[in-house]
Amino acid sequence: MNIGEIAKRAGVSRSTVSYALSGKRPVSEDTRQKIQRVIDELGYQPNASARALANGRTNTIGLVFPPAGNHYTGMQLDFIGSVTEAAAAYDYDVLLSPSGADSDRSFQRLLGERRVDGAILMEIRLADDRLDHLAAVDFPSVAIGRTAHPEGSWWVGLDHTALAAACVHHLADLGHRRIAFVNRPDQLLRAGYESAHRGLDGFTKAAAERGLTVRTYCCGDDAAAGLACLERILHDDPATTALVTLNEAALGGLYRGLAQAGRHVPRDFSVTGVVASRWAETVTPQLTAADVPAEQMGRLAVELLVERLDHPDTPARHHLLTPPISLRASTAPAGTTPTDPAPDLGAANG
Amino acid sequence: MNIGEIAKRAGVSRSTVSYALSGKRPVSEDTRQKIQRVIDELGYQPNASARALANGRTNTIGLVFPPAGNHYTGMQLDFIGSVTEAAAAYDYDVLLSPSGADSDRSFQRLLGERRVDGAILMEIRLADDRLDHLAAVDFPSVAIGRTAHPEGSWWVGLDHTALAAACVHHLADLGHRRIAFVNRPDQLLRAGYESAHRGLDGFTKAAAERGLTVRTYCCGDDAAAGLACLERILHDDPATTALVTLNEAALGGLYRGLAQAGRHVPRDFSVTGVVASRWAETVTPQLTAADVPAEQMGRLAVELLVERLDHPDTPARHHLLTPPISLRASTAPAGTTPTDPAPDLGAANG
DNA sequence: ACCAGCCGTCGAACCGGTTCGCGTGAAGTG
DNA sequence: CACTTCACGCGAACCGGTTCGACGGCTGGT
Repeated sequence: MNIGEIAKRAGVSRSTVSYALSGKRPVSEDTRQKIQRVIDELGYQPNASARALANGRTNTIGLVFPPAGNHYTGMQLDFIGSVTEAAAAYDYDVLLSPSGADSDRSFQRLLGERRVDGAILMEIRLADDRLDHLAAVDFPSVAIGRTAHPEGSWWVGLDHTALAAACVHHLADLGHRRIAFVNRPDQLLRAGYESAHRGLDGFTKAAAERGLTVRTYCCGDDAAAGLACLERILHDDPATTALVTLNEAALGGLYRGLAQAGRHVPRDFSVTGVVASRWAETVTPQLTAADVPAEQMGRLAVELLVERLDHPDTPARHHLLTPPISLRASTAPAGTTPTDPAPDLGAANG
Repeated sequence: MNIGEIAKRAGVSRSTVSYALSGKRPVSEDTRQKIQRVIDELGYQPNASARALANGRTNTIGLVFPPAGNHYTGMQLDFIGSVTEAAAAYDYDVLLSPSGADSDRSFQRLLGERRVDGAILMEIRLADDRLDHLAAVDFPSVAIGRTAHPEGSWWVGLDHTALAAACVHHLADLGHRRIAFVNRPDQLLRAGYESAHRGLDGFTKAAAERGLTVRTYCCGDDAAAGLACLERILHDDPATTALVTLNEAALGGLYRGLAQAGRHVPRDFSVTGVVASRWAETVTPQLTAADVPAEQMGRLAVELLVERLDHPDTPARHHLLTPPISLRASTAPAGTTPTDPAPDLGAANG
């Protein structure tokens, strides 16, 4: 069932079949129909590898994410979904870059073996050697996130600095004076993850601006770590009345810790941060937060990449998003007096 | 930077370079080193499309999931992650099947254009025309889930019937007599999704066996739907004291509904079901549930597929998993008297 | 010294498409 | 009627690998 077989049965040459399908040269209506009939009858579809070899394009884009740990956060996975859907709309398939221990190897595979026409990268670091490499070899790619010096490159990102600052201002406006920051895990911060760094920066600067007393924490990406982190926060400064978090996976644990400590949200303690709305709406009370528009970001990344592939000489473009804070139910004005931790059974049902 | 260039610079023929790389014929140590030096120097990597064309294998597997709705559940996404990692271990890349409205088209693309060597399918229905088609053309594939008649095919699945029954028995043993079942959305049940059907079956039969009074509900895949569903449950039968759910995305909403109704979990109301542990541990109190071993299932699916690809004549194999119920904190013996809904602020902080 | 046998290498064909240049027959024109 | 023009279709080359058959040179046995 290859093009030669079609040609034979239609009584024409292989090239004529090719032209009939691509329309790159005129073919008479007669032969076109004859060919089409044979194709329909045999259910012929051209072989993707052969086509890719011949015209140098695979019609596939790579989606690259490093092993951020053993498990995926909700945000990463939302990106995967939205990128796949958006790519399908442009007739591109999506190849996932294996996230094994040696991510470099799989990365090299995508590029070196020319499995993909372009790439979308997630989990960007401030200094990202993958992006440096891509820029050096002029490989079409779009980053979800931005490096320390994103000038002249293609990306779609969230303004974590502004978002974290907005959270601080929101809490400060409500009268909170002692607040904590719950960041992503320590190793990600050390590795230079941009969201962790920019978020921390925005938090710290805004807090200084408002004269707040703050502590910052790194926290593992799961509920147990969130619980432990919250215990540390209250241990270090029991007068803390609010927190800002970038860590959606820890959110459930943070809430549980507050419940166990007898702090009612939002009466005794306010919680906010930067979190995908799906998660923000899952916890009770629902989280007041800047919603990460993962779907939109994935779609924009694909649009940028497709544009770059179609018009190789277009100057670099980007999208910096600053979604507003969605007011839900997890923040409230700071109480005038610190609440006593009351071991009330009802409140412990957090 | 193709094999001809390498051959020229190394002063040998293209075939010699190929044999030096593949080892399929002996090559003298001298020329091997000479070739290797050139390759290292130029950073040569063979073109994947050309290789795929020549030897008929793409070293890629397809991961196929239909548009179950506009958003992905946590479980689907866990599968994607684990399949990708497991595939990488076997040197396979993973191509995501676009989940656009016309999933058939993208499905045909993967197969007809021979983009992948095999496929892993998710979101299986009891009568699944995709699997029928794959079986008809003898295309190597493994299903995550099983049809009504899985004999002679390759799959890894969860025994939803047994799991739902185990949940019922667990609740019955605790003395609950009136319980509700919260299923996946209505349209998925109608479409014949196997987890929804088998789970419902297992629940219904076990409940009949134990002489329980039950009601069953379908519920949308998000927190708002979970909240609404719980309100209906308590409206339909206020004496309900427990529920079983397959719907992890609705879990947060169910909890919120219970809190708003003043039902303390687990004192007044027990909750259990079949849910990935990541989610079970996120809610407070943590959910007593049969943990969906998504990572293990993804890995097993890849192992089966690789075996099928390597040994085309192996008879069909499968794995039916029945993870035990993890006892956490969301179930308790039924109270001797129905609890009065008490509009206590503390309890409302669910 | 001669031939068998083996090792290492080469050239050519092939995988299944795309594309370029050319030939051929029919139509159009003076 | 001879000549250009054009539409259509064909054959061959190419994309970058893999693989098969053959061949030259070296070794070893007699």
